[in-house]
Amino acid sequence: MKSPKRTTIYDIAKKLNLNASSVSRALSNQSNVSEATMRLILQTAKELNYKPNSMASNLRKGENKTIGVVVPLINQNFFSNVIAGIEEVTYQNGYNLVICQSNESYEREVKCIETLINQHVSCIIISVSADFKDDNHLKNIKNNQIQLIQFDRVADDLDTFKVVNDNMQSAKDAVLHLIDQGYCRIALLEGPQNLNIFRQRKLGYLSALELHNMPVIPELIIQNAWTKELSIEATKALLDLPEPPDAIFASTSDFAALGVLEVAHERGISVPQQLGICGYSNEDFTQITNPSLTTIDQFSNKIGKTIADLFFEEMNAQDAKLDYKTEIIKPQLIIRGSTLRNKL
Amino acid sequence: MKSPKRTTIYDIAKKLNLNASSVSRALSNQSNVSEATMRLILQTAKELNYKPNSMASNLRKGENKTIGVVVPLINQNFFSNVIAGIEEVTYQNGYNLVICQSNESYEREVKCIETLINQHVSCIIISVSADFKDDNHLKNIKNNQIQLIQFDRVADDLDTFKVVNDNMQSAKDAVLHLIDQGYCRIALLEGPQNLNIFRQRKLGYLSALELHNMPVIPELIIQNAWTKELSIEATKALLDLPEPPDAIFASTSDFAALGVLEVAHERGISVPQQLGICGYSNEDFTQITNPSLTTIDQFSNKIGKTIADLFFEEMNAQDAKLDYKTEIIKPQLIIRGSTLRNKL
DNA sequence: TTAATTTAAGCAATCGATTGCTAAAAAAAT
DNA sequence: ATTTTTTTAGCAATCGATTGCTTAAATTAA
Repeated sequence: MKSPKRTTIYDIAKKLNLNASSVSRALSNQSNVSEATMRLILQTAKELNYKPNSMASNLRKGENKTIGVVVPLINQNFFSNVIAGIEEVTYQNGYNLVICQSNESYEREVKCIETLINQHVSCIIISVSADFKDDNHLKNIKNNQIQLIQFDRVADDLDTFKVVNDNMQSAKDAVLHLIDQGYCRIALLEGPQNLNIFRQRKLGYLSALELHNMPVIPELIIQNAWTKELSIEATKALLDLPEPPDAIFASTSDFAALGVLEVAHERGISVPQQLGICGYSNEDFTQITNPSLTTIDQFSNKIGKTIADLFFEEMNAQDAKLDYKTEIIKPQLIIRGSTLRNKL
Repeated sequence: MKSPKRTTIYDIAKKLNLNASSVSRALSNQSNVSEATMRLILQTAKELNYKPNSMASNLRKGENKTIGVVVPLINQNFFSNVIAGIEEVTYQNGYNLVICQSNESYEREVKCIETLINQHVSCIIISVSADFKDDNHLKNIKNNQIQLIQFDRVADDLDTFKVVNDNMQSAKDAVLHLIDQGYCRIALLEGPQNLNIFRQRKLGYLSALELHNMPVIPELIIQNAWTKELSIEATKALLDLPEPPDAIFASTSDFAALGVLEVAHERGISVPQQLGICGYSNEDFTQITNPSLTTIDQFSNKIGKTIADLFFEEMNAQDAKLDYKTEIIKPQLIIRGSTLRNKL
């Protein structure tokens, strides 16, 4: 790649018999340049197809207008929506996004963060992998004077900005709705308990049961049923119980809920009459299943925007002594056919 | 943000009474350092929590191990899958991704590219916005010695690497399949014709009709029906025709196809008996509509990997005189219930 | 016309890492 | 013991843009 070298301010300066500093000032529109030379410089810059070298500029200024984002999987609806939300705001503010995916691997997450630190990004936005082990790598971010914002899947005990859903409340709402519809043996498909979101959803489930003095039945709680495949297995096992559930709350995802629905169809179990199903995330497809799926909207795009807003707000705060707030985006229960066995 | 300054190689050097150059060599594992000092340096680097400053390194080395990606919308299934594919490969090779979304705006696309050029990225991967006007900004990339790879929505007449689907063939396959199923008034929902992919899909449609000596009926070709909403409108208009179509090929997207399906349901038109529907993209939801939707799989993830492979292959080519190839990923027609009116 | 003030432009150091070249030290060869 | 070779480490320039400081030029005031 022996390139013919790009034009620098020195090239412009030389051509005009000026000093590079004047060129620099002219290009950054500062005051100490006469209007005449200013015009000259701008013009030759265009002629020579000059592009500022942000590496040099960033190095000198010690700032880097980029923000790193680390998510488990880029192509998961929730995450790509969050990213889109972030991008919308950061773009407006002249910031760029460097995106990494951890692929649900802790190792890889650590490496991603390492790279982002080396790049001197202004901020790292992260939702941790399912393989979450400890938060040393996150602490490392703070040790390097980089702003850290966690979202969705957060390390609870680390003191940082956080933007999260109220998973506990939404899960509780969902289960209360199921109870309200007369379901009384409600199963829970739960996700990896090392992730706070799944712990909280479980708490919401338990709390709803408690509120109605309903017993917690251990065999109705299935661990690690967070893909469609695992969910199908789990559902089969549940339905094979001597006393099968009359509702399944797939707290892990809509994909899991879809798995439940498929098994129900296979076995000729009517939804919502014989079995209520509730998912999580409000994926596009949930409106067009038959029946459509009750689920929970997380307002992923809003989460993204909130994250970005938080960053810029904090950046511009002169005091910068605001405490690390946790922004809570309230998710919303979307009631659809799969749980509506009484008319409202 | 007055940070306490991060450790540099000078800090390490000073602490050990060494010269920065030795530290540099030690850290990059070069030969001219004795094993003893090497160990010392590595150790104090760790102690002082040293992180290399890639801005400085990149500036000096004149290389930047990042690749810019510009897509219309990050959170569109197709694109996020392509990105995920790219990321997988680039990560393996120690490259980072800077992601920008043009939001289907030409203006914004231009700005994104500007920024990426300034950052001296090694490569820009782009799928142009629907608002595509001209390719000056793309030429600019090449003028700045940055590798350019176009995918999916490409500027045809610009000589660059391209990774595309064979849209013409796949559309033709789809329409041939419809004809094979006995549909004889096949409507086309077409996308913005300034994008090559939509032009090609239309050509495929026309070519299939021609092959069977079927007339092209202008009122069955609806322009710009590429969102679900526009598609619903278009479908209503089509069905209101004195001689309505007996099949609709939503060449723009599965969302458009979904719109068609909804209108059909509303009007009590049976699918596939009275109306055949074919979408494009093989979105997740197409398997679970009722009936499930015939569509075309684009192998988005593979597109991403192919793009990245192409880049690294080209990078490592000593000659670098390979012509600009166009890699064609063959899409696949996925036949489902919405078009199957004869048993196979 | 001369002094005081403002404006324009140059000088040189800096950001942090890299690298060709040189000097010093250690090891090997004579 | 001396010379030659090899290792090890330092020096200084470089990447491109920025910026505090100084000097020169131009403008205004006296």
